[in-house]
Amino acid sequence: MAASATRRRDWAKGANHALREAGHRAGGAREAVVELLSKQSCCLSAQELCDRLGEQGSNVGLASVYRALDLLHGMGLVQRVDLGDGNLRFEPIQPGGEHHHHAVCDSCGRVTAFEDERLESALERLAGRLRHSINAHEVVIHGSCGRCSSSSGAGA
Amino acid sequence: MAASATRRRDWAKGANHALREAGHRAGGAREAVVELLSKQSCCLSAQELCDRLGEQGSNVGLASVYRALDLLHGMGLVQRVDLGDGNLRFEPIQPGGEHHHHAVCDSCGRVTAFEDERLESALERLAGRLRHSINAHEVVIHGSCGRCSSSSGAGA
DNA sequence: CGTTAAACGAGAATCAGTCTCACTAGGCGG
DNA sequence: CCGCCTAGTGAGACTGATTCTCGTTTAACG
Repeated sequence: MAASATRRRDWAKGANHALREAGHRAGGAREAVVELLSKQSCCLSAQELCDRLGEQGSNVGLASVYRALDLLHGMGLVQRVDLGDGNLRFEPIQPGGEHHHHAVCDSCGRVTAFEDERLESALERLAGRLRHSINAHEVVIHGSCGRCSSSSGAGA
Repeated sequence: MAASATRRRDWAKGANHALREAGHRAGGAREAVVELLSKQSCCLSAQELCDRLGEQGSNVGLASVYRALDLLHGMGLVQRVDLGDGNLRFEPIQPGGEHHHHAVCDSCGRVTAFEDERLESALERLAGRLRHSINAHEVVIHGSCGRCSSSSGAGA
């Protein structure tokens, strides 16, 4: 998917630009987080980000990862994703508004991303009806993934 | 709403019955949790449940609250709700399948419940398309509530 | 090149949630 | 009705994710 790779690169560029605009300096740790984040197709926990950066040779402290994520989240550049396993995950918010949601398998823990046009449009219409502006929305589905459903029935 | 009060009472009765069926004894703490839970119109954290039980004179340990909630969740009687503030919340699952979702105000923290038919049907159709069974789904909306939007603009 | 403060890494602190353990009490046979 | 057995319970220790603190590093700017 070349298009999506381009989009991700654009996100990193935009994020760095926004940070600069907001008066933040170009710190190595934060840039490393932005860059790594931009390469992900799905959400990642702070710990995972920190570990991967370590593997790449960038010795980034966990605190710096959280700091960067918090800042990016505050600027509306990343979304926090909470899958209910006690770990927050983070993923870039594409400027176009296009995004996906997550299905969690309660048997094996696997996380699958999905998109659904109908869901998005239902949420958009909802915005008009609620006395509540919608900056972000998160949909999490629990159940069992194809693999687990077929092997162990409707796993509990 | 007399109908919803009845439904909640039914939920408590059904939950206690299901517990008995599953071979569990009638313990004071668990019954207190079920009863308190059945009186709530929206989700409550374990700590809140524990505090309220304490106020009512039932000295229930936090561990017992978690134990009860875990058991009820395992039996499909309560839903875990994660609003992204680091506290899990819990609410009864009505047997009819009818339920609501939550809108969180990022300015004041207020949580509003809402229902949306279109959203539910979009999720139902989604179930057929995904290779993933849907046991539960959770939709969380972030933004600013009516009160905050009108006073401080489109809150950050 | 020197100054200044933002950004950083390491580790302490915090806090929700889980686990352990000794004690209590519900259910049941005698 | 009594006593046994075990599920249920409360208190508090433990765990692990996230946040805070602090001394050091370094980007930005003159």
